[in-house]
Amino acid sequence: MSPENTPTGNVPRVKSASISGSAPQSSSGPLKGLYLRKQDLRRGIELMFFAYRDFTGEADQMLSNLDLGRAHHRVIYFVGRQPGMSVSDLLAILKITKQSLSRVLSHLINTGYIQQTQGARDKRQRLLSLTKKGEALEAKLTDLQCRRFAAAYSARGGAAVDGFVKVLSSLLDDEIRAALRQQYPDHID
Amino acid sequence: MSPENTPTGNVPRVKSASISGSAPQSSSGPLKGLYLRKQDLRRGIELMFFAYRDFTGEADQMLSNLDLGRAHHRVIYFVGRQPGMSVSDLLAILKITKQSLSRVLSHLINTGYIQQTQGARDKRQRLLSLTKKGEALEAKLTDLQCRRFAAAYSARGGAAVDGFVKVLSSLLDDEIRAALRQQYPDHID
DNA sequence: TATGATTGGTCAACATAGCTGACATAATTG
DNA sequence: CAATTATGTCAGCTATGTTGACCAATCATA
Repeated sequence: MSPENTPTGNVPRVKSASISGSAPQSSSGPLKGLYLRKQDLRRGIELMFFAYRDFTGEADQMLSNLDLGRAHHRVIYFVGRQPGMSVSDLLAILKITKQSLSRVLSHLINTGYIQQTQGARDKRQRLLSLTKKGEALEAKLTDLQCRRFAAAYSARGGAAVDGFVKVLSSLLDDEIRAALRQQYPDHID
Repeated sequence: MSPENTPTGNVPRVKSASISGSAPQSSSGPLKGLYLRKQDLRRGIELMFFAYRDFTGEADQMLSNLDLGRAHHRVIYFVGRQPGMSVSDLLAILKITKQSLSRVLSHLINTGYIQQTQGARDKRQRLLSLTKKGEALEAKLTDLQCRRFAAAYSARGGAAVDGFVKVLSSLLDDEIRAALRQQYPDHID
């Protein structure tokens, strides 16, 4: 893990920065342009890889003790976030096929983590919610991940959190960013 | 996707913020403590989920056209980053079993993306590097992801990038953070 | 009311990418 | 020489994604 691809002295920039051409702008912000070097972008890529892995690691561990996986976690998380959501809603969030979801969801229903109730307006819908057992698990899992975030946020402060949220938002596909903007009214976007 | 779990007026904080107790500190930074509300932490969780998916999405698409997967991408990326690395090094980074790596690595060698050369000091080692074909693919894939980062970084500016890197670093497990700190001498940690 | 669209589900088969366990070979190291 | 290390391989299992083909209940509307 010692030598880097690009020699230390050489700091090429990426071609299409999508805003200006290749030259960094020179207006506001501290040291603008000094963060578009190839090595800075690669650091971003790697941080995403490692941080995502570590961020999910603890929860994965707890889940595996219950013979559940990350797919079950996602379902539990999003149902817990929005109780009464329909299967369609969940499919739209997860962007997996209903056959994939079915396996996981059936298992969670059979093992008593999630319950379905018929929709009132539309009787075709099966509205999803967590059982007591499901709520307990959701709380434990979300707490694990929230602790990690709380520690990171506390350690770095509000300005850093602001930058974190801004950059992550800009990494999203437009469609997803728009959806999230609605979710969080005081969003930074 | 309309109702949120926690009613809008209610903004409970997480218990262990790992630095102070439950009360937000009041020193530097803008509005300190106003980013540890449960909904802010959940936003972080969700941003990680969606951003990671979108961040890998374009590359996944390109890979699937070549009958390759994300696992192949990781190998190509890290070998490209540090040519001449050993199999052990790669295993340590990826944290998968050698059997898992073997399948992917053999395929990449058989299809001419990666080559192995015997170690000079230690003849047991098979040092890994990209072929011309491998370099071309790595460049295309990394470019895709770098463009996304460059766009996000440019849109948000250096201060945001700084916060982004800081918070992501703090989300890492200690061991990984230490390793990354070595990789990037001007790291923020 | 009859028809077509939507919601949700099922069966079957397949692919990717992780895992464990058991071994094997070659080279290094003490 | 013996133990350890680096790498690879065989066999089988699991989780989670994919297609494609259907089906039933319900809703919306011409």
